[in-house]
Amino acid sequence: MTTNSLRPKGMRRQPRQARSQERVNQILDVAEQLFISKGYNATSTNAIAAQAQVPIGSLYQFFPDKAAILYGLAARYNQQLHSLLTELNSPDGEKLSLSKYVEQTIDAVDRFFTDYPGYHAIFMPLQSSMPELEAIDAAADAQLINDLVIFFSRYDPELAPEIYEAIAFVLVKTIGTLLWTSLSQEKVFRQQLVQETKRIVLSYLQSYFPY
Amino acid sequence: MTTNSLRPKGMRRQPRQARSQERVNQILDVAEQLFISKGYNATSTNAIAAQAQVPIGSLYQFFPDKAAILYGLAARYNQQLHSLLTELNSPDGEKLSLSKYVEQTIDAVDRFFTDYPGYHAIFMPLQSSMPELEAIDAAADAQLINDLVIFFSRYDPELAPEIYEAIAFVLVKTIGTLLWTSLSQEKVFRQQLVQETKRIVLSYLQSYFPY
Amino acid sequence: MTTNSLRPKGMRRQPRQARSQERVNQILDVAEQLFISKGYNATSTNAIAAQAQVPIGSLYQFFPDKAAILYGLAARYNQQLHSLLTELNSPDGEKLSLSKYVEQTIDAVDRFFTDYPGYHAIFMPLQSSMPELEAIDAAADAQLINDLVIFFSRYDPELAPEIYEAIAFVLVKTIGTLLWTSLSQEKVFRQQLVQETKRIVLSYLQSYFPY
Amino acid sequence: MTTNSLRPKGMRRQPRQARSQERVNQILDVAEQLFISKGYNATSTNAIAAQAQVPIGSLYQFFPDKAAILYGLAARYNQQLHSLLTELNSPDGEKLSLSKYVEQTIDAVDRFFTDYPGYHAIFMPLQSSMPELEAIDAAADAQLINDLVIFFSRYDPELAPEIYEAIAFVLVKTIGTLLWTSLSQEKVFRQQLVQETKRIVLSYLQSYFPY
DNA sequence: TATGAATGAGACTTCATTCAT
DNA sequence: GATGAATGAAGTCTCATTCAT
Repeated sequence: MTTNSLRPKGMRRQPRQARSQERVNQILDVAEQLFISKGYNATSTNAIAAQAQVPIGSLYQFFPDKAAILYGLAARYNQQLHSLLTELNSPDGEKLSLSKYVEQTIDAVDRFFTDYPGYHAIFMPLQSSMPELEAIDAAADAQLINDLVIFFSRYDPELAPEIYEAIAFVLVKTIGTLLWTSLSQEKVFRQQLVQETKRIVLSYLQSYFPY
Repeated sequence: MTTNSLRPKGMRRQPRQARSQERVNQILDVAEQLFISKGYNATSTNAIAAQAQVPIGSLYQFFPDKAAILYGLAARYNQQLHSLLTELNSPDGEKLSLSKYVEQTIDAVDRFFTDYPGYHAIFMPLQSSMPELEAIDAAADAQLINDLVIFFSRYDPELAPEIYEAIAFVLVKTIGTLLWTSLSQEKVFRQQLVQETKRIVLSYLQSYFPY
Repeated sequence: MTTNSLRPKGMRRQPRQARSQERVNQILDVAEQLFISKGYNATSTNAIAAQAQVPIGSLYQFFPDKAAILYGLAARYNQQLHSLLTELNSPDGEKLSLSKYVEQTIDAVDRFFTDYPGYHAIFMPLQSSMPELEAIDAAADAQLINDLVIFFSRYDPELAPEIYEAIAFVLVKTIGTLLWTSLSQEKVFRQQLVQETKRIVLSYLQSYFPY
Repeated sequence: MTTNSLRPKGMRRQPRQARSQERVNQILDVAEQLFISKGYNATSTNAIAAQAQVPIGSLYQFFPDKAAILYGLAARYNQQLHSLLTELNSPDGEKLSLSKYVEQTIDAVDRFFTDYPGYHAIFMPLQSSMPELEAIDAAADAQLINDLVIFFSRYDPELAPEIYEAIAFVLVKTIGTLLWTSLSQEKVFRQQLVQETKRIVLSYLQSYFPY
């Protein structure tokens, strides 16, 4: 995959591409931590640079803006979540039952949120703390919505496409919110909420696909 | 000039408190506008004071903190939404059917969000852009959740209270998110989303109260 | 002149007006020094504030911009030079001979430049080092040009006004440049240049007013 | 590809020097534009390199310093103006009349300023925006002054050399300032100023050479 | 009590120059 | 020689909050 993967012998180690990527990720990781713990605005670019052990000048070579770091984070999350769901949705063989699908998907998303607590933690605030960046969030969900639309139209090709769009939208927002807010709840209640999430989603879907 | 200027004679009643309240509301109104349009962080207390035509020093007499303005806004919203729902939930006589109730409630909340676009716009950011303030948000929803718990336990006193809690939580979050995000959608899709919100909520509730 | 000049007894000293003016002048004085010695761009607002013993925040309360400091300086110079020339030009009684007038004016301007070495030193660079500020300079000279136009039209009301405008423009620029560049010359040559300035100005004027 | 690619055979002549000169000129051209439009300080070496399509590293091989670019520009201008004037001053045969000479010279300089608007635009700012560079400017004018001194001593060898020096100084500064400031005036006034420049110069010279 | 000038830490970002490749 | 990613000191300006009047 790297430009150098075919290099005959030298193997001088990835010249810059890789080192850059390393730094970008370093920055993104640190930024993620800080954004979550102190909030976007309270996190200074200098703090990110310092903690990532990257000179501030370099940081600004990769990211023109503080906001660009957020975009970068967004892109990384989206990619991760998207591949998670894609993987889940293409079980080459048999069709899953609706309830199995819901069960699996919600568990997967729940795990994702647990593993990447920054996902919503970082995106929700954007929506109105930084009005100029709303687009990011929309784009993020758009991908997921699209994934779901594809799933549904494969699952039951009979409904009108607009319906799928609305259903997918509802699901993405609902699941996102419920699982995310569940994270900050006490363990027992949290688990109950995950169950309820499955329930609300399933009953909603069954109202459309009652077989 | 004051609201009290015509008061009979004695009993001076706080000429100041009235003026104060006026100013507090003035500040809150302006802050609401600015928080929505520029975001919480990008809005300076000086800007709020200036636009509200209140000396900055006075602002700090009413609100110890910039954050306190947010609290004030929160309190005002909660009170409004709470009375809206309370009103709706106490139809002195007959029990509404579940679907009627859902219909009415969601329409009411939808109207509320339309009328007070700041509600979510201001609360979501709190969640992690200002970690120290998460409590507000929780408190805000807590009130609503409580309202719902009361409603359900009246509606069907047979389930375990913890269940009501979970259901109410799920509903508050789901309705809140869906109706709020619907606000930024194109008209047709927006209306469709309101319908879908009713549908998901109703199918969820019917899975608990299937009569 | 001060708001308080008539105050009965208290004599509490000028509350803020004066203190502000004091600080503004302090800032202007320091800025003048630094602009001359290090150049406009190499002078930082922090350095100005520090050396003027004014908190940087206060500096920005008086001057919205670094550039505004330059404007302030400009205004101060203009006022000074303008009153110098006005004073000279209104010899209530008799008309001066042209040569006397030239002699006096140039000596006065020469003295002014010697006393306020910042005048040109600061304005010339503006012209293209900071394209967006050219206006200042134009405005500065405009005042002087106007003073001269008035003088000439009084001196000989027969020529067309446009001519006066052009003559005044030429004189202001010529005298300004020659006397200013003379400042950096060796003493003897410098004095010679002052003489030559008188000569070029006088021969030019005599070509218009040959009596 | 190089200018030399068609050269007969041997005698490789600097394939590099040619390319270098090309790049140096490229850099100088771009720098000129940027210095004029944004000012010296606001123009970054990186911007110059980028716009000149020359790697920043290469730029620093030709010019040790940002200031060196200015020197380079100065040198180029001086050479151009100097040859312009030299050409004019060596009218192989006959002596021009003073008025013809003034007329011709000023028209030539005027054209030069029109064609190379950077000349003064770039040099004036140097004078005190970058005190350490004043020398350039002095040197620039020195050449011109010298040209004039030679002209005058040929024209009328009777006066003392110091006088020529002073006259030349006055002329260079006066013409320079007047023609340059005329550039930013409205067309009609501008033309009038050119006429006035001729007039002031001529009346000054006639006071010395009244034949 | 009411006011608003004053404060200064600290935020984001730029850029001349170097040097490993 | 040629290249351009890397560096980090330093610059301008903001703003929540205080406190003397």
